Amino acid sequence: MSKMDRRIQKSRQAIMDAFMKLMSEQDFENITINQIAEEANVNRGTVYLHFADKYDLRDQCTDAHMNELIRNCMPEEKGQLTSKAALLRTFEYLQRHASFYSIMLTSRGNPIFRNRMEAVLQQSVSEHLDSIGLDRTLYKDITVQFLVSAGVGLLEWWITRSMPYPASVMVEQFWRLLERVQLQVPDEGHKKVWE
Amino acid sequence: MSKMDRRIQKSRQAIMDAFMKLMSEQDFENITINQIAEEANVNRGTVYLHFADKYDLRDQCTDAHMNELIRNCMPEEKGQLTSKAALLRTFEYLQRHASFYSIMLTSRGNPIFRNRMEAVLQQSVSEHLDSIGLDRTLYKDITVQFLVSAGVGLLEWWITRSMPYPASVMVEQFWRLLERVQLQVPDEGHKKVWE
DNA sequence: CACCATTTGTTGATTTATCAACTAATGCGT
DNA sequence: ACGCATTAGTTGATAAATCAACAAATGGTG
Repeated sequence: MSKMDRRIQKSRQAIMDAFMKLMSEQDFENITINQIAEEANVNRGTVYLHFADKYDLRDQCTDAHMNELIRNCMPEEKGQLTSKAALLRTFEYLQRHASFYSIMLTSRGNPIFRNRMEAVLQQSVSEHLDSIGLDRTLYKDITVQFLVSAGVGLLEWWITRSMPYPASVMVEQFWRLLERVQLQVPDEGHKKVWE
Repeated sequence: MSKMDRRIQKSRQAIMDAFMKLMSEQDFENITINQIAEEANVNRGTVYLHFADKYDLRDQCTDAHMNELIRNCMPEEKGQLTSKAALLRTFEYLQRHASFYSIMLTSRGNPIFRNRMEAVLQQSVSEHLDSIGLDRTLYKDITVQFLVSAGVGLLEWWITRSMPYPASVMVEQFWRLLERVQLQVPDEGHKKVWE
Protein backbone atom coordinates (compact mmCIF):
# COMPACT_ATOMS: atom_id res chain seq x y z
CA MET A 1 0.00 0.00 0.00
CA SER A 2 2.77 2.38 0.87
CA LYS A 3 5.42 0.82 -1.35
CA MET A 4 4.22 2.12 -4.65
CA ASP A 5 6.08 3.78 -7.40
CA ARG A 6 6.54 7.42 -6.52
CA ARG A 7 4.89 8.50 -9.74
CA ILE A 8 1.53 6.98 -9.03
CA GLN A 9 1.44 8.56 -5.59
CA LYS A 10 2.29 11.94 -7.00
CA SER A 11 -0.21 11.67 -9.83
CA ARG A 12 -3.02 10.45 -7.62
CA GLN A 13 -2.34 13.15 -5.08
CA ALA A 14 -2.14 15.89 -7.69
CA ILE A 15 -5.40 14.79 -9.26
CA MET A 16 -7.20 14.49 -5.96
CA ASP A 17 -5.93 17.87 -4.80
CA ALA A 18 -7.03 19.42 -8.06
CA PHE A 19 -10.45 17.84 -7.71
CA MET A 20 -10.88 19.14 -4.20
CA LYS A 21 -9.85 22.62 -5.25
CA LEU A 22 -12.39 22.60 -8.04
CA MET A 23 -15.04 21.24 -5.68
CA SER A 24 -14.53 24.27 -3.46
CA GLU A 25 -15.07 26.57 -6.41
CA GLN A 26 -17.96 25.06 -8.35
CA ASP A 27 -20.59 22.39 -8.38
CA PHE A 28 -19.56 18.78 -8.82
CA GLU A 29 -21.57 18.16 -11.97
CA ASN A 30 -19.99 21.08 -13.78
CA ILE A 31 -16.44 19.90 -13.20
CA THR A 32 -14.83 18.37 -16.28
CA ILE A 33 -11.98 15.93 -16.61
CA ASN A 34 -10.18 18.53 -18.66
CA GLN A 35 -10.32 20.98 -15.81
CA ILE A 36 -9.07 18.40 -13.38
CA ALA A 37 -6.17 17.41 -15.58
CA GLU A 38 -5.24 21.01 -16.19
CA GLU A 39 -5.44 21.97 -12.54
CA ALA A 40 -3.39 18.93 -11.57
CA ASN A 41 -0.89 19.63 -14.34
CA VAL A 42 -1.31 16.13 -15.62
CA ASN A 43 -2.18 14.66 -18.95
CA ARG A 44 -5.85 13.94 -19.35
CA GLY A 45 -5.10 10.31 -20.03
CA THR A 46 -3.37 10.03 -16.70
CA VAL A 47 -6.63 10.76 -14.95
CA TYR A 48 -8.22 7.77 -16.64
CA LEU A 49 -5.18 5.74 -15.70
CA HIS A 50 -6.16 6.06 -12.05
CA PHE A 51 -9.87 6.77 -12.05
CA ALA A 52 -12.67 5.40 -14.16
CA ASP A 53 -14.51 8.70 -14.24
CA LYS A 54 -15.54 11.73 -12.21
CA TYR A 55 -17.64 9.69 -9.87
CA ASP A 56 -14.97 7.15 -9.19
CA LEU A 57 -12.61 10.00 -8.45
CA ARG A 58 -15.09 11.50 -6.04
CA ASP A 59 -15.52 8.16 -4.29
CA GLN A 60 -11.84 7.34 -4.05
CA CYS A 61 -11.19 10.82 -2.80
CA THR A 62 -13.71 10.24 -0.05
CA ASP A 63 -12.25 6.87 0.81
CA ALA A 64 -8.73 8.24 0.98
CA HIS A 65 -9.77 10.90 3.42
CA MET A 66 -11.76 8.41 5.40
CA ASN A 67 -8.78 6.10 5.73
CA GLU A 68 -6.66 9.00 6.84
CA LEU A 69 -9.23 9.81 9.45
CA ILE A 70 -9.21 6.28 10.77
CA ARG A 71 -5.44 6.07 10.71
CA ASN A 72 -5.08 9.31 12.64
CA CYS A 73 -7.91 8.99 15.10
CA MET A 74 -8.10 5.31 15.86
CA PRO A 75 -4.57 3.98 15.75
CA GLU A 76 -5.58 1.00 17.86
CA GLU A 77 -6.47 -2.10 15.94
CA LYS A 78 -10.16 -2.62 15.24
CA GLY A 79 -10.81 1.12 15.23
CA GLN A 80 -12.06 1.82 18.71
CA LEU A 81 -14.14 4.95 18.77
CA THR A 82 -15.23 4.24 22.29
CA SER A 83 -12.80 6.17 24.40
CA LYS A 84 -13.05 9.81 25.19
CA ALA A 85 -9.51 10.35 23.90
CA ALA A 86 -10.30 8.76 20.54
CA LEU A 87 -13.49 10.78 20.29
CA LEU A 88 -11.64 13.99 20.96
CA ARG A 89 -8.99 13.12 18.41
CA THR A 90 -11.69 12.51 15.86
CA PHE A 91 -13.51 15.77 16.43
CA GLU A 92 -10.26 17.69 16.35
CA TYR A 93 -9.20 15.92 13.20
CA LEU A 94 -12.45 16.85 11.51
CA GLN A 95 -11.96 20.40 12.64
CA ARG A 96 -8.49 20.56 11.13
CA HIS A 97 -9.75 19.16 7.83
CA ALA A 98 -12.97 21.07 7.80
CA SER A 99 -12.19 22.43 4.36
CA PHE A 100 -12.60 18.95 2.95
CA TYR A 101 -15.40 17.60 5.04
CA SER A 102 -17.60 20.64 4.81
CA ILE A 103 -17.33 20.46 1.05
CA MET A 104 -18.12 16.78 0.97
CA LEU A 105 -21.01 17.09 3.37
CA THR A 106 -22.61 20.12 1.83
CA SER A 107 -22.56 18.81 -1.73
CA ARG A 108 -26.09 17.61 -1.74
CA GLY A 109 -27.13 14.37 -3.38
CA ASN A 110 -24.18 12.13 -2.56
CA PRO A 111 -24.48 10.34 0.72
CA ILE A 112 -21.06 8.81 0.17
CA PHE A 113 -19.52 10.35 3.21
CA ARG A 114 -22.37 9.34 5.42
CA ASN A 115 -22.38 5.81 4.05
CA ARG A 116 -18.67 5.27 4.43
CA MET A 117 -18.67 6.82 7.86
CA GLU A 118 -21.53 4.63 8.93
CA ALA A 119 -19.83 1.54 7.60
CA VAL A 120 -16.74 2.33 9.60
CA LEU A 121 -18.67 2.96 12.76
CA GLN A 122 -20.87 -0.08 12.25
CA GLN A 123 -17.96 -2.40 12.79
CA SER A 124 -16.43 -0.37 15.55
CA VAL A 125 -19.60 -0.06 17.56
CA SER A 126 -20.63 -3.64 16.94
CA GLU A 127 -17.37 -4.94 18.33
CA HIS A 128 -17.62 -2.66 21.27
CA LEU A 129 -21.06 -3.88 22.15
CA ASP A 130 -19.79 -7.44 22.04
CA SER A 131 -17.03 -6.59 24.45
CA ILE A 132 -19.21 -4.93 27.06
CA GLY A 133 -22.13 -7.28 26.83
CA LEU A 134 -25.50 -5.90 25.91
CA ASP A 135 -28.70 -5.68 27.92
CA ARG A 136 -30.75 -8.77 26.99
CA THR A 137 -33.81 -6.76 26.15
CA LEU A 138 -32.00 -4.84 23.40
CA TYR A 139 -31.48 -6.11 19.86
CA LYS A 140 -27.89 -5.68 18.85
CA ASP A 141 -28.39 -4.56 15.26
CA ILE A 142 -30.96 -2.03 16.28
CA THR A 143 -28.79 -0.65 19.02
CA VAL A 144 -25.82 -0.42 16.67
CA GLN A 145 -27.80 1.48 14.08
CA PHE A 146 -29.16 3.78 16.75
CA LEU A 147 -25.70 4.70 18.00
CA VAL A 148 -24.15 4.96 14.57
CA SER A 149 -26.86 7.22 13.27
CA ALA A 150 -26.55 9.37 16.32
CA GLY A 151 -22.80 9.68 16.00
CA VAL A 152 -22.63 10.35 12.29
CA GLY A 153 -25.57 12.68 12.43
CA LEU A 154 -23.95 14.63 15.19
CA LEU A 155 -20.72 14.91 13.22
CA GLU A 156 -22.53 16.11 10.12
CA TRP A 157 -24.52 18.60 12.11
CA TRP A 158 -21.38 19.95 13.72
CA ILE A 159 -19.43 20.29 10.48
CA THR A 160 -22.18 21.69 8.30
CA ARG A 161 -22.92 24.33 10.90
CA SER A 162 -19.28 25.44 10.90
CA MET A 163 -18.52 23.88 14.24
CA PRO A 164 -20.51 26.12 16.57
CA TYR A 165 -18.89 24.50 19.62
CA PRO A 166 -15.30 23.53 20.31
CA ALA A 167 -14.42 19.87 19.88
CA SER A 168 -14.03 19.41 23.62
CA VAL A 169 -17.60 20.48 24.29
CA MET A 170 -18.90 18.20 21.58
CA VAL A 171 -17.07 15.22 23.04
CA GLU A 172 -18.27 16.00 26.55
CA GLN A 173 -21.88 16.28 25.47
CA PHE A 174 -21.70 13.23 23.25
CA TRP A 175 -20.16 11.22 26.05
CA ARG A 176 -22.91 12.21 28.44
CA LEU A 177 -25.53 11.08 25.96
CA LEU A 178 -23.78 7.75 25.57
CA GLU A 179 -23.80 7.34 29.33
CA ARG A 180 -27.52 7.95 29.38
CA VAL A 181 -28.21 4.96 27.21
CA GLN A 182 -25.99 3.01 29.62
CA LEU A 183 -23.63 1.64 27.05
CA GLN A 184 -20.69 3.18 28.79
CA VAL A 185 -19.59 2.68 32.32
CA PRO A 186 -20.54 5.94 34.04
CA ASP A 187 -17.64 8.08 35.14
CA GLU A 188 -19.05 8.46 38.62
CA GLY A 189 -20.82 5.70 40.52
CA HIS A 190 -23.87 3.81 39.22
CA LYS A 191 -26.62 6.28 39.90
CA LYS A 192 -29.47 6.03 37.44
CA VAL A 193 -29.71 9.20 35.41
CA TRP A 194 -33.34 9.07 34.39
CA GLU A 195 -35.08 8.26 37.60
CA MET B 1 12.00 25.33 -24.67
CA SER B 2 8.54 25.46 -23.20
CA LYS B 3 7.18 22.44 -25.08
CA MET B 4 8.77 19.73 -23.03
CA ASP B 5 7.29 16.67 -21.54
CA ARG B 6 5.50 17.60 -18.34
CA ARG B 7 7.52 15.09 -16.38
CA ILE B 8 10.87 16.66 -17.03
CA GLN B 9 9.58 20.08 -16.06
CA LYS B 10 8.16 18.71 -12.84
CA SER B 11 11.27 16.75 -11.99
CA ARG B 12 13.63 19.61 -12.74
CA GLN B 13 11.50 22.01 -10.75
CA ALA B 14 11.19 19.67 -7.80
CA ILE B 15 14.92 19.09 -7.73
CA MET B 16 15.76 22.75 -8.05
CA ASP B 17 13.27 23.70 -5.35
CA ALA B 18 14.69 21.06 -3.07
CA PHE B 19 18.18 22.31 -3.73
CA MET B 20 17.22 25.87 -2.93
CA LYS B 21 15.53 24.81 0.28
CA LEU B 22 18.63 22.95 1.38
CA MET B 23 20.79 25.91 0.40
CA SER B 24 18.83 28.06 2.80
CA GLU B 25 19.43 25.59 5.59
CA GLN B 26 23.05 24.55 5.23
CA ASP B 27 26.24 25.15 3.38
CA PHE B 28 26.51 24.14 -0.23
CA GLU B 29 29.40 21.74 0.21
CA ASN B 30 27.57 19.74 2.85
CA ILE B 31 24.53 19.09 0.69
CA THR B 32 24.35 15.56 -0.68
CA ILE B 33 22.58 14.19 -3.71
CA ASN B 34 20.70 11.88 -1.40
CA GLN B 35 19.32 14.83 0.53
CA ILE B 36 18.30 16.56 -2.66
CA ALA B 37 16.54 13.50 -4.02
CA GLU B 38 14.75 12.90 -0.75
CA GLU B 39 13.67 16.51 -0.37
CA ALA B 40 12.47 16.61 -3.96
CA ASN B 41 10.68 13.28 -3.52
CA VAL B 42 12.47 11.92 -6.54
CA ASN B 43 14.60 8.91 -7.16
CA ARG B 44 18.28 9.56 -6.78
CA GLY B 45 18.88 8.42 -10.33
CA THR B 46 16.51 11.07 -11.60
CA VAL B 47 18.80 13.76 -10.30
CA TYR B 48 21.60 12.42 -12.44
CA LEU B 49 19.19 12.24 -15.35
CA HIS B 50 19.01 16.02 -15.37
CA PHE B 51 22.18 17.21 -13.70
CA ALA B 52 25.73 15.98 -13.92
CA ASP B 53 26.43 16.72 -10.27
CA LYS B 54 25.90 19.20 -7.46
CA TYR B 55 27.80 21.92 -9.21
CA ASP B 56 25.94 21.55 -12.44
CA LEU B 57 22.72 21.73 -10.48
CA ARG B 58 23.87 24.90 -8.77
CA ASP B 59 24.78 26.47 -12.11
CA GLN B 60 21.62 25.47 -13.93
CA CYS B 61 19.63 26.71 -10.99
CA THR B 62 21.30 30.07 -11.30
CA ASP B 63 20.78 30.21 -15.04
CA ALA B 64 17.12 29.33 -14.74
CA HIS B 65 16.52 32.14 -12.30
CA MET B 66 18.53 34.49 -14.41
CA ASN B 67 16.46 33.71 -17.47
CA GLU B 68 13.30 34.24 -15.48
CA LEU B 69 14.61 37.61 -14.40
CA ILE B 70 15.29 38.63 -17.97
CA ARG B 71 11.97 37.33 -19.19
CA ASN B 72 10.07 39.23 -16.53
CA CYS B 73 12.00 42.45 -16.40
CA MET B 74 13.09 43.02 -19.96
CA PRO B 75 10.34 41.68 -22.18
CA GLU B 76 11.53 43.87 -25.06
CA GLU B 77 13.88 42.17 -27.45
CA LYS B 78 17.58 42.73 -26.80
CA GLY B 79 16.98 43.13 -23.07
CA GLN B 80 16.83 46.86 -22.59
CA LEU B 81 17.70 47.77 -19.05
CA THR B 82 17.84 51.41 -19.96
CA SER B 83 14.44 52.69 -19.11
CA LYS B 84 13.27 53.70 -15.71
CA ALA B 85 10.33 51.34 -16.01
CA ALA B 86 12.56 48.36 -16.76
CA LEU B 87 14.87 49.28 -13.93
CA LEU B 88 12.01 49.46 -11.50
CA ARG B 89 10.65 46.14 -12.69
CA THR B 90 14.06 44.61 -12.12
CA PHE B 91 14.51 45.91 -8.63
CA GLU B 92 11.02 44.89 -7.70
CA TYR B 93 11.55 41.46 -9.18
CA LEU B 94 14.71 40.98 -7.16
CA GLN B 95 12.82 42.08 -4.10
CA ARG B 96 10.10 39.52 -4.68
CA HIS B 97 12.65 36.77 -5.17
CA ALA B 98 14.99 37.92 -2.45
CA SER B 99 14.90 34.49 -0.86
CA PHE B 100 16.76 33.09 -3.83
CA TYR B 101 19.10 35.91 -4.68
CA SER B 102 20.24 36.60 -1.16
CA ILE B 103 21.16 32.95 -0.82
CA MET B 104 23.00 32.90 -4.09
CA LEU B 105 24.81 36.13 -3.40
CA THR B 106 25.82 35.37 0.15
CA SER B 107 27.18 31.90 -0.58
CA ARG B 108 30.79 32.93 -0.80
CA GLY B 109 33.14 31.52 -3.35
CA ASN B 110 30.93 31.23 -6.42
CA PRO B 111 30.74 34.39 -8.49
CA ILE B 112 28.29 32.68 -10.80
CA PHE B 113 25.52 35.12 -10.20
CA ARG B 114 27.76 38.12 -10.67
CA ASN B 115 29.28 36.67 -13.83
CA ARG B 116 25.98 35.82 -15.44
CA MET B 117 24.47 39.11 -14.47
CA GLU B 118 27.41 40.97 -15.88
CA ALA B 119 27.24 39.02 -19.11
CA VAL B 120 23.60 39.92 -19.51
CA LEU B 121 24.21 43.58 -18.82
CA GLN B 122 27.28 43.71 -21.02
CA GLN B 123 25.23 43.15 -24.11
CA SER B 124 22.39 45.33 -22.99
CA VAL B 125 24.54 48.30 -22.11
CA SER B 126 26.76 47.91 -25.13
CA GLU B 127 23.81 48.08 -27.47
CA HIS B 128 22.42 51.03 -25.64
CA LEU B 129 25.65 52.96 -25.97
CA ASP B 130 25.65 52.27 -29.69
CA SER B 131 22.16 53.65 -29.99
CA ILE B 132 22.79 56.91 -28.17
CA GLY B 133 26.25 57.56 -29.56
CA LEU B 134 29.12 57.91 -27.16
CA ASP B 135 31.32 60.85 -26.33
CA ARG B 136 34.39 60.58 -28.55
CA THR B 137 36.76 60.87 -25.66
CA LEU B 138 35.38 57.73 -23.95
CA TYR B 139 36.40 54.18 -24.84
CA LYS B 140 33.37 52.06 -25.27
CA ASP B 141 34.56 48.86 -23.60
CA ILE B 142 35.79 50.78 -20.61
CA THR B 143 32.55 52.69 -20.30
CA VAL B 144 30.54 49.50 -20.58
CA GLN B 145 32.50 47.81 -17.87
CA PHE B 146 32.20 50.86 -15.67
CA LEU B 147 28.44 50.93 -15.96
CA VAL B 148 27.99 47.19 -15.65
CA SER B 149 30.11 46.95 -12.55
CA ALA B 150 28.27 49.84 -11.04
CA GLY B 151 24.88 48.31 -11.75
CA VAL B 152 25.63 44.79 -10.63
CA GLY B 153 27.53 46.00 -7.63
CA LEU B 154 24.65 48.16 -6.63
CA LEU B 155 22.24 45.25 -6.97
CA GLU B 156 24.43 42.98 -4.89
CA TRP B 157 24.86 45.63 -2.26
CA TRP B 158 21.13 46.19 -2.08
CA ILE B 159 20.23 42.52 -1.83
CA THR B 160 22.93 41.43 0.59
CA ARG B 161 22.01 44.28 2.92
CA SER B 162 18.40 43.13 2.97
CA MET B 163 17.17 45.94 0.76
CA PRO B 164 17.57 48.91 3.10
CA TYR B 165 15.67 51.15 0.67
CA PRO B 166 12.55 50.56 -1.35
CA ALA B 167 13.02 49.68 -4.99
CA SER B 168 11.67 53.04 -6.10
CA VAL B 169 14.36 54.90 -4.18
CA MET B 170 17.07 52.68 -5.59
CA VAL B 171 15.90 53.30 -9.14
CA GLU B 172 15.66 57.03 -8.58
CA GLN B 173 19.15 57.24 -7.14
CA PHE B 174 20.59 54.97 -9.79
CA TRP B 175 18.99 56.98 -12.51
CA ARG B 176 20.44 60.20 -11.17
CA LEU B 177 23.90 58.71 -11.14
CA LEU B 178 23.46 57.59 -14.73
CA GLU B 179 22.45 61.11 -15.64
CA ARG B 180 25.58 62.47 -14.04
CA VAL B 181 27.77 60.50 -16.38
CA GLN B 182 25.60 61.89 -19.17
CA LEU B 183 24.67 58.60 -20.72
CA GLN B 184 21.02 59.32 -20.31
CA VAL B 185 19.05 62.24 -21.61
CA PRO B 186 18.24 64.28 -18.50
CA ASP B 187 14.61 64.25 -17.50
CA GLU B 188 14.43 68.04 -17.20
CA GLY B 189 16.16 70.35 -19.67
CA HIS B 190 19.86 70.20 -20.40
CA LYS B 191 21.36 71.88 -17.39
CA LYS B 192 24.78 70.60 -16.46
CA VAL B 193 24.60 68.92 -13.11
CA TRP B 194 28.18 69.39 -11.97
CA GLU B 195 28.84 72.96 -12.81
C1' DC C 1 -34.02 19.42 -35.43
C1' DA C 2 -29.48 20.16 -36.94
C1' DC C 3 -25.16 22.23 -36.21
C1' DC C 4 -20.94 22.93 -33.89
C1' DA C 5 -17.94 22.87 -30.18
C1' DT C 6 -16.65 20.52 -26.24
C1' DT C 7 -16.12 16.61 -23.57
C1' DT C 8 -15.43 11.80 -22.96
C1' DG C 9 -13.14 7.65 -23.05
C1' DT C 10 -9.76 4.67 -25.57
C1' DT C 11 -5.61 3.29 -27.96
C1' DG C 12 -0.62 2.68 -29.26
C1' DA C 13 3.85 4.44 -29.77
C1' DT C 14 7.24 6.96 -27.23
C1' DT C 15 9.61 9.15 -23.43
C1' DT C 16 10.61 9.58 -18.79
C1' DA C 17 10.99 8.10 -14.00
C1' DT C 18 11.64 4.43 -10.91
C1' DC C 19 13.97 0.82 -8.62
C1' DA C 20 17.47 -2.36 -7.39
C1' DA C 21 22.04 -3.71 -7.85
C1' DC C 22 26.56 -2.62 -8.50
C1' DT C 23 31.48 -0.44 -8.25
C1' DA C 24 34.24 3.34 -7.01
C1' DA C 25 35.20 6.97 -4.15
C1' DT C 26 35.01 9.65 -0.06
C1' DG C 27 35.20 10.46 4.65
C1' DC C 28 35.39 9.30 9.61
C1' DG C 29 36.65 7.23 13.82
C1' DT C 30 39.60 3.88 16.36
C1' DA D 1 46.77 3.01 8.32
C1' DC D 2 42.91 0.20 8.59
C1' DG D 3 38.14 -0.94 8.31
C1' DC D 4 33.47 0.71 7.88
C1' DA D 5 29.73 3.34 6.59
C1' DT D 6 27.99 6.69 3.59
C1' DT D 7 27.94 8.83 -0.78
C1' DA D 8 28.62 9.14 -5.77
C1' DG D 9 27.71 7.79 -10.12
C1' DT D 10 26.28 4.07 -13.51
C1' DT D 11 23.42 0.55 -15.60
C1' DG D 12 19.45 -2.27 -17.32
C1' DA D 13 14.93 -3.90 -16.80
C1' DT D 14 10.39 -2.35 -15.77
C1' DA D 15 6.45 0.62 -14.83
C1' DA D 16 4.23 4.91 -15.39
C1' DA D 17 3.18 9.28 -17.73
C1' DT D 18 2.91 11.70 -21.93
C1' DC D 19 1.14 12.85 -26.35
C1' DA D 20 -1.52 12.65 -30.46
C1' DA D 21 -5.23 10.80 -32.79
C1' DC D 22 -9.38 8.71 -32.72
C1' DA D 23 -14.76 7.79 -32.36
C1' DA D 24 -18.67 8.49 -29.61
C1' DA D 25 -21.39 11.12 -26.59
C1' DT D 26 -22.99 15.40 -24.77
C1' DG D 27 -24.85 20.02 -24.65
C1' DG D 28 -26.06 24.37 -25.82
C1' DT D 29 -27.55 27.81 -29.88
C1' DG D 30 -29.69 29.36 -33.92
